Amino acid sequence: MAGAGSRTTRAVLHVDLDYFFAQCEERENPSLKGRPVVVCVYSARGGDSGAVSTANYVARGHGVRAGIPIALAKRRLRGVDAAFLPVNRGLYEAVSQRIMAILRRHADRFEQVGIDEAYLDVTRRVDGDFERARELAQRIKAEVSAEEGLTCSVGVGPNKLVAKMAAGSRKPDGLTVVTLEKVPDFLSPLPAGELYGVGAKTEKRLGELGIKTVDDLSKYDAAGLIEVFGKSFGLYLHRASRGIDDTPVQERGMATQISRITTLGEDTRDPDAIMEAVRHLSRAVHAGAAEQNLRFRSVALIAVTDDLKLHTRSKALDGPTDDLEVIAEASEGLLNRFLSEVTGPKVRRVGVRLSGLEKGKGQRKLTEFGKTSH
DNA sequence: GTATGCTTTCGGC
DNA sequence: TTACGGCCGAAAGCATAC
Repeated sequence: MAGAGSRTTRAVLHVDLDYFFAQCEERENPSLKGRPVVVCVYSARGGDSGAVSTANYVARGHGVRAGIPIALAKRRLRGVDAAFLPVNRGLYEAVSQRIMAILRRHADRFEQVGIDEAYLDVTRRVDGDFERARELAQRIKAEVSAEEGLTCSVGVGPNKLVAKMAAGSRKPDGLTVVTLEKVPDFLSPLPAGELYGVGAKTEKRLGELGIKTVDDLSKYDAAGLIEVFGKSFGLYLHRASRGIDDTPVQERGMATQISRITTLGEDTRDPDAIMEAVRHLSRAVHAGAAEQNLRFRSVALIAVTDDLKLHTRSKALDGPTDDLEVIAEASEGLLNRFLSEVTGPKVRRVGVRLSGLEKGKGQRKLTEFGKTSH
């Protein structure tokens, strides 16, 4: 075999911690086991105002899902011995960090995605052997269970796309191996909407083209897809439907954006009332950036109106800065601009977002570490 | 015509 | 009967630069 550009099929694992927030709560309080557990984000409006963040599988059996209103979840669990708990992010962060450390030591290359998912490229350590990859996945599940008491679902595949979909195909506590040879069998029968990257909108447009399944999609003319969906997404659909994905497993650097959003005490268009919240959010988001020693090049105002539509207005700054005053000034201007441009609805939620992040003064980039001393 | 950067929206959990 | 969070990353859509 010539050189590092090996022709060996990659072996990639996707690890997904099951119903993560709710499972953390079960671990802290074992008496919750067997009962519906609903982890909620309560807004500042009091009562049951807010939405469900995560529910365990018992609660899901009653139709309770992430994103539904808390009041609706309570209705669906009326007369059932359910637990409604507020989110405890600090707990989940701590559990996540310890589990990610376990996963990392089993990977040639590691990529954490969000708080509860990770990709592991294990090609070298299993020598491209999917049976060994399955054994490794089993060992990882056993370690996470023994050390942290949590279950996870693992997918093994020849790339990230297939590994991710394999993990999703059997939950919770699943282990699904899809070898290169089995990729067509695995993907073809799935509804097109289950392909990673295909949401409700794309599924509908595919349906109008007569494409119902991933198999239909894989047989559709590539040029036709590009015509309908554009070069980038059209090509992605064509390749994904065939289980082709060559994106590498690689460590993610720093965050790309930091935002803070809150629900107002009542829906309003009063600039003073909204500005009070915006000032508070500006300080919060500034603190978030300072904590990671990040500067930013863009400030955005986020507004959710009483029709639950999301709006944003953003401003690119002259250069990177870490100045709170810049955030406060920009967000005030953006709020005024939004209120003059969107004149109908009242504002329900408001937020401030920083993007174009980079390391602050005196910080070397993460990628530069380790390159100087040898 | 393509690359790049900025603004806005979308979707997952 | 209605009900409705707080994040994140990715990508679409557009304007401008080369």
